[in-house]
Amino acid sequence: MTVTQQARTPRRRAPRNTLNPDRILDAAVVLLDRDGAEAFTMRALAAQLGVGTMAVYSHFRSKEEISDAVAQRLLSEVELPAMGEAESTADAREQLREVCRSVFRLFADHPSALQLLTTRPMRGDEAIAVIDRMLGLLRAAGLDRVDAARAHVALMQYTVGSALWNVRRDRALCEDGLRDRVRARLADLPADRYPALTELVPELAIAQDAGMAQYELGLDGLLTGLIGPGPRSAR
Amino acid sequence: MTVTQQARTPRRRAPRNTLNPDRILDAAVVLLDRDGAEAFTMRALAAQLGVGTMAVYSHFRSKEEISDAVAQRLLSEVELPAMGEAESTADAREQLREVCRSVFRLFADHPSALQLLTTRPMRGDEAIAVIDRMLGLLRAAGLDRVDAARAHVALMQYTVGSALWNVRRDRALCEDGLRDRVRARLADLPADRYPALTELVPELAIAQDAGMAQYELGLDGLLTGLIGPGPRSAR
DNA sequence: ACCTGAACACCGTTCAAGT
DNA sequence: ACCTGAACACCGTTCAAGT
Repeated sequence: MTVTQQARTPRRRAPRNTLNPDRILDAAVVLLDRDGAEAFTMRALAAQLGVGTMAVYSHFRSKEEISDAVAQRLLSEVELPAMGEAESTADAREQLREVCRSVFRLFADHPSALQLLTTRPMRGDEAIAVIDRMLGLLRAAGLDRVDAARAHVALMQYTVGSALWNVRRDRALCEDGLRDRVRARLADLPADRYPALTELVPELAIAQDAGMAQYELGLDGLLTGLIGPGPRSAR
Repeated sequence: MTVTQQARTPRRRAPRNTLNPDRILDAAVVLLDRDGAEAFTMRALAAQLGVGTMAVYSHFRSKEEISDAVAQRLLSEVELPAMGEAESTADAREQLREVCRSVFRLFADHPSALQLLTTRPMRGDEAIAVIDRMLGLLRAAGLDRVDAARAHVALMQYTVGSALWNVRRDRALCEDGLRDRVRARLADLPADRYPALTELVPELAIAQDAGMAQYELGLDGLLTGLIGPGPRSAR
C-alpha cells in the first residue's frame, strides 16, 4: 500500500494567483479519473497544480468542500436530451431512458465520481435540473404525483446500483489475476449443492461484463413495471 | 475531523490466546455498526479488544483481510427462506421477493457492511448460496439461461443501489440541520424553472423516507418487467 | 491576499524484542 | 506462538511566517 517517495525537485515559489477554484477542480477531476479516489490527496492535488500543499486551502476550506464541488461540476455535465414536450407515453418513456442513460454514462466516464456522489448527498443545483426533468417525464407518462416520486427514486437507486456494480467490477479486474481466481473457484463449485449457479456460470460472466447493455435491460424492465410496457415490448 | 485523544489508562499485558479470528471479527462488526466505517481503525479495533494495536496482526495479515472476513460473515447471515421447490411462477416470484428482501435487510441492519461489499468484489462461499438460490428461482419462473443471468444481475444492482441510497440518507440526516437546509432550498426553487420538482417536493420526501416500502415498490416493478406481472398486479 | 514549510494528530504496517 | 512498543511513511489540517 505504501508508495515510493517522489523525487522532490525543490519547487520555486509559485507566482500569486496561479490558483483559482476552477483550476483546482480541473486538477481534482484529472487526478480522480486517472488515479482513482484513494489517490485523491491534498498533497497529490497540490503537486499536480505545482504548488505547496497548503496553497489549496486559500481557495477551499477543506478536502470535503473540494469533493462536493467536484461532484457538483460532474453533475452539471449530465447531458439532458434536447426536447420538446413529451406528447405521448411512448415519447416520455424514450426520453426517460435517455436521461437515465446520461446519468449512467456520467458514472462510467468518471468512476471515482460515484464515490463522491454516493458518500455525500446530492446537494447542488445541477442535480436539481436532472431530477426535475425526470419527474416531468414520469408525470407525462401518466403517473400520479405519488407514483411519479416513487418511480423517480427507484430509477435513481437502480442507476446508482448499476454504475457501482460496473465500477467495482472494473476495479476488480485490475487486481492481479483475480479474474482467473474467480473463474477457477466457480469452475470448482459442487454442482449438486449449487445446481443453478454451476449451470449458468458463462451466462453470468457475460451479464456482468455487459455494462451499458445490461443496464438497459434492467432499465427497460423497471420502466415496464413502473409505467407499463413500451412500444416495442416484444423483445 | 480530529478526535480528542482517549484517556490512555496503561493497559497490562494481555494473557496469551485472548485473541482469535472470531473474537476479532465480532469486535469489528460491533465497531462498524456502532461507529461507522470511517471509525473502523486497527487502533480502535485493538482498543475494543483490550490489546495492543499489533496483536491483531498475529491473526490477520492486513486490515483488508479483516474487511473481507467481515463481509463474508455478514453475508452468511442472510436468511434464505426455507423452501420447497417453487411449483409455479407465482411461487418463484414470491420466494424471489423474500431473498431480495433478506439481502436488503442485511444492508439496513449493517450499514457499514455495504461499503465493504461494494468496495471489494463478493468473494466467499456465503454469497454463492444466495446467488444460486436466486438463479434457481428465476429459472423456475420460466426464464431461459441468458435471461435468468441478466435478471439476477439487475436485481442485485437494484438492491445494492437502494440500500446505498438509504444508508446515505440515514447518514445525511445525522448531519446538523442538513434536513432543514435541504427543505429550505427545495422550498426556494423557482417554480417556473423546475415545475415538476416544485410540485412534488412533499411526495419526494415521503418516497426518500419510505425505506423498505420504497425498495419493494421498485422490486415489484423490476420483477414485473423481468418475469411478468405477479398474481396481485392490480395494486 | 495568496503561497509557504514546520508541526500536530491521526492512519496502516514493519520490525526487533519481550514472554 | 502470541503480544508488545517504537518507528516509518503516509494522511488532513493548524499555525505563524513569508511575499
